[in-house]
Amino acid sequence: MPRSPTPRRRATLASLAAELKVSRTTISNAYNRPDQLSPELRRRILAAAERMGYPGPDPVARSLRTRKAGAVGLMITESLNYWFSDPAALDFVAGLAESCEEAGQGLLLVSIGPNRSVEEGSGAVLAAGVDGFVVYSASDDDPYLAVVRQRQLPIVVVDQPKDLPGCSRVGIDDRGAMRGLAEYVLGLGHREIGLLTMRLGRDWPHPKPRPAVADPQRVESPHFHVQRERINGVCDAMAAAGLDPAALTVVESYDHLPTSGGAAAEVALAANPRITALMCTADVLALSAMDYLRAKGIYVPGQMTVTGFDGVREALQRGLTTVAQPSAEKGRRAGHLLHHPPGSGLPVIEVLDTEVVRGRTAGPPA
Amino acid sequence: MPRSPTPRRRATLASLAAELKVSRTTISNAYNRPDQLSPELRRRILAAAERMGYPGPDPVARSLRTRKAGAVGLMITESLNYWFSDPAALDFVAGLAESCEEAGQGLLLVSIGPNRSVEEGSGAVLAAGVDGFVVYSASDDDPYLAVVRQRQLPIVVVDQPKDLPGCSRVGIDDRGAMRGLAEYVLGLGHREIGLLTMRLGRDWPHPKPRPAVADPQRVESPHFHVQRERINGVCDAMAAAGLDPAALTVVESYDHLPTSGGAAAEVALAANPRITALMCTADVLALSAMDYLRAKGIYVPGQMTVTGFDGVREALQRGLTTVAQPSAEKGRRAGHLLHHPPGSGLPVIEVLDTEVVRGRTAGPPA
DNA sequence: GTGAAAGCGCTAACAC
DNA sequence: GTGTTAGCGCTTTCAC
Repeated sequence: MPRSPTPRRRATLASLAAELKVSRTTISNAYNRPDQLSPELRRRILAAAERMGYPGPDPVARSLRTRKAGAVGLMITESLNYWFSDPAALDFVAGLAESCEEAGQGLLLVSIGPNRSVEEGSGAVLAAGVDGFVVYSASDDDPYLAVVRQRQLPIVVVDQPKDLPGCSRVGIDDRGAMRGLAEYVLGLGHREIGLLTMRLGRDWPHPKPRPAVADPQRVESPHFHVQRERINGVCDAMAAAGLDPAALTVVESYDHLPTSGGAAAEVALAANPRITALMCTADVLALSAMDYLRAKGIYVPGQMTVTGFDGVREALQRGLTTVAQPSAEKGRRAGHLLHHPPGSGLPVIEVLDTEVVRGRTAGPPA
Repeated sequence: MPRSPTPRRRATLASLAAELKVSRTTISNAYNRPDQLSPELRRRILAAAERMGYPGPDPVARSLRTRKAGAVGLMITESLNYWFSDPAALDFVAGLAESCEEAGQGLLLVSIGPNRSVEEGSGAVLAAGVDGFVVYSASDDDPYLAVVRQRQLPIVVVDQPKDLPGCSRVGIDDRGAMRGLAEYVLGLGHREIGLLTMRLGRDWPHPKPRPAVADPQRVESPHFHVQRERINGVCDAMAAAGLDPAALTVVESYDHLPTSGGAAAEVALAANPRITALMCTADVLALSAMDYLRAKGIYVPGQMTVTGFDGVREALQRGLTTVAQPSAEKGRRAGHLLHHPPGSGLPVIEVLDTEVVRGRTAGPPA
């Protein structure tokens, strides 16, 4: 079999046109507007393309001309480990990917781990050939936020930051949802509660990367308002029940490993041995805490109540008492907002529903 | 605070140059080669850019000029559900993403579910602004294979198809790995084995989308050779043990749901009640089969041996006897091959190591 | 149904 | 250090 002729210089639309002695428009039409030329001519063109090894119109050149990249970017400013170990984040990506697929668009993962310099990271954001960006759960002071905004492309924020001028957002009522769950836990009779949360800020005010008790001031630090809102939800419920929210033991986890929740639980229980309920701001933390408690021989819910947040599959399977939020739907909505921007041109805030799931991990205090 | 002036027409490098009465090269240099101009001038340029709302060099135009897109594409021709519910696939993506991040490149997910027409799908592949493609575990007759190849970009294949001319590949010795596991199972004394596998071809030769026994001819169908190789690995072990490989009950699962393995197990046990060991070509199938057996009151490994393949986290946690393969490393290698192509220009085949993990789910037959 | 001309926004040679 | 000149490969009026 003869090898197809591989010209030095790659074939372009223009070279094809020259070869066939037709105009470039005609070639372009053969690919983009089949109805604009005779089927016969089109066939001839496509055959010649094949013969000359012309791969079809260059997507980049087309993008430049049409001002459409055909893809949306997803900024990932946390470490990839974080992302790929949080089922809720993955569900979100799945939903977003689904929406992109439906719209025939690509999804460009722009990931900039903490090991990259801000310069490198900015380069990646600036280099992304996309028509818009999704920002997922970024801290208010994320240095890359300014960079995406600089691009002057449509942005859809998911969860946080809460107020990015001109940007649509999809999220949930974190505070209300957590309050609902806390009311349930308080209703069971718990008074000493440990609250296990993800990192509250990009910085880490302790010498070691281990979980640590967060003082009220740290809790009020504005950087990851989703975590703060969930904490506030618990405080709301406590205040409503006549309890002092200051009694809450908040433990913040530095990283996001499968064992982080357990480590945080240990710190919480050491800080306040009278705790009878561990409320976590993420299912992954709660599941890990449960593993830790089991290893310690502490029975759940008999000796310790544990709750989560997210409603990921594993949590529901294991009967975790938690708040279920529609992570995949968030992704779909975010994609939709980018692919079909609201006619008004005005930013939209979509708040999705959540549901308290009464599982088998919460009971009356021992 | 005054709003920044938002000109009708978006600022471009040229308009900035005109405004500042310098050449476009100088502006370009201010962004790309800071050492090529005086810091003072650069500062002035950047300030003017800020003032005029110039977002920096357009990535698409730059790509056209430099012939570099700064991203690699990942073709996803299975349904997204499939991808996001298989931890092994996710580990792979995580590894690939890691490698992209390291190289400062983007990762473009080009997903074309089974619900898209081939035309739509081809459009997506043809429209991807990337410097190369990763093809992950595609069937030999995947219609999009021809489309990616048409792009004439570097391609790295992961797992399958096995022979894509001119393309590097990273994979494992599926047959040998599975043979090793089967030898262990046979060594325990099992003689009647059920083999649960993913779909063997893109087509589905049965009326209903339920698991079904695959006849030898179907097993030999060439489309997903990874599955076939793993099956052959078991056959090898059986033949070496003096058993007739034809006695193997192969059940093929149509879809990839959390319950698929259980459904397949049911079909296998119905087809051959004497089965004492269920070997699965993926951990997700095995875990689901275990759930099914538990629900049926069949004790593992006392009454039934179950094995998997992949070595995903949940499987290891649950003590599944399986073959561990380095999924994330596959992703990293694939990315590396794309970002740092071998000097020779010749395609490379990388075969990574696997390991039989003797867990707690295999024992002597009852 | 087909073609000519204009230009998307940028960077790379090369000259000054 | 800075400017001039040429495109990268394509699509899009608009005229024929």
